[in-house]
Amino acid sequence: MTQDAFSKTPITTASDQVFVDMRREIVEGTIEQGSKISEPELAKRYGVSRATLREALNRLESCYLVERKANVGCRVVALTAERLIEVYEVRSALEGLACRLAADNMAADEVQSLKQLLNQHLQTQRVKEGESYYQEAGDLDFHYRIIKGSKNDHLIHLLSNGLYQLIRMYRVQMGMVGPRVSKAFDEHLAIINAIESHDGELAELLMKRHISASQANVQNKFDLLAAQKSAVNK
Amino acid sequence: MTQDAFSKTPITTASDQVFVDMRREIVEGTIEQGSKISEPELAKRYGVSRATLREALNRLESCYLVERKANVGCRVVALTAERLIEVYEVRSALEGLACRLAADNMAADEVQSLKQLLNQHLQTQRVKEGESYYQEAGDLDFHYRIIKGSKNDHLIHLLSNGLYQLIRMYRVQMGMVGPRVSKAFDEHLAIINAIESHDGELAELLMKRHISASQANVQNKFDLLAAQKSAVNK
DNA sequence: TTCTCTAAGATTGTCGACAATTAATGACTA
DNA sequence: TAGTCATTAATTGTCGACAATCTTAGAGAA
Repeated sequence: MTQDAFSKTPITTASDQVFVDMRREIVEGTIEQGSKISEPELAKRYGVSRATLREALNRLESCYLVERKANVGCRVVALTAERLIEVYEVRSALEGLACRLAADNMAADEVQSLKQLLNQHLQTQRVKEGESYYQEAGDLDFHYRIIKGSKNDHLIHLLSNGLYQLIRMYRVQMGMVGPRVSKAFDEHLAIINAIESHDGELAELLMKRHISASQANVQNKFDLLAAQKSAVNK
Repeated sequence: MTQDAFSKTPITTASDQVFVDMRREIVEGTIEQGSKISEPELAKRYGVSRATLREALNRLESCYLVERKANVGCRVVALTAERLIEVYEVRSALEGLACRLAADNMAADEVQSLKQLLNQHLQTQRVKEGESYYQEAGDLDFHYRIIKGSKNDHLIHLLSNGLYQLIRMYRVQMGMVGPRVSKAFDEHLAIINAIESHDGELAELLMKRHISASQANVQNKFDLLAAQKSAVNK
């Protein structure tokens, strides 16, 4: 049976499948951000009944990808600079915590495996310098492993099933590429070193800084877009 | 129209009502922690169809009060010492953040109003020394106001709609009373003073400590219960 | 023209019934 | 007696239809 690549839970029911499919389409922008969702239309498109679709919508709502109003309907969440700040403030606090916990709770072999993953990223990075691979799968995988290393199930769920899709959405649709790639690598290295020496306080600090830098990066993109827009409007 | 006392959103649909009712029953223990939920039975009890009930269950799941397994069903979350630690770790990080933000973003009149509330609590406390009022409505109200003062909507939603009911559940069902009442008051006072002087760093630290103390309190209760149990089993 | 109100249309909320899956019962075998 | 398998019962997942609500279009009045 297939399983969800993020929550690692098996996909059994039809609404599971619709949920995963819609999530991908929303994160990748196939279903446009801010757009209204028509239940009858989407139900037809996915070949399921409205009840099944609504089940999926409920779950999308609980990971912040759609917003509902009673008797009005669903909207895909809109990406705004304000919301980006809010989400990253929360992310920083939670992943900072995860990192501190990981410094205590991550098993030695998990740490080794993560270091290996980093080396692998380095290779890949050299080959496709500046491309988005690292920022996508690679970077996320790094963060995922640390989150998992916290061994705090509630935290893991909150981040993996809750916040991460929204963060991914910002990064995918804002098109994160460029010179931050190599800098991010160094930051990852410093973090894993702090974890390896069980220095939770340092690991937390470094992770928070890493995330701040990442935020500034997305923020820049927003500013650029805003500048473009105001130039066009002249 | 009535409205939800916690999320402040209006209760319009039938599933809204069922959600709020069930939430209260679960938090207060009327619906027993860890127990299995029968959809047909509860639907009959609340006088709604299964579809409506399932809508409510979905929402209860997203605030961590029930857990679902595909083709198996729902269970009310079980209160365990391990989970308590996990939840409080997350809570500490998030409310610490809220407190730091509140030091920057809370309006002067909001601060004044909160100080007034504290005074009011002091009066009440004197009257019903040792009773659970303070720990319930009062303490929660204090925390709510600070969370709201963070002005971070995502954080506010995450705490008010997400984590807080679960925390309430632990506190209500573990029966929080006793000598911590007056100590908690002093801690609250110190926190609001830090916020008033816009010292975010201090406010965050104090809040985290305050929450740690609160956790230790619930933890004690767990240990006591465990000791009782093992004594009975002899 | 602009605003208000009304009526039609479309969308969401809710229901009861059926299909698919899981859990419980009991017969059968070792 | 204990364990395994098949059958039955109960529960969850899914569907299509109806009811309640909101939105839109258009007529009429100021």
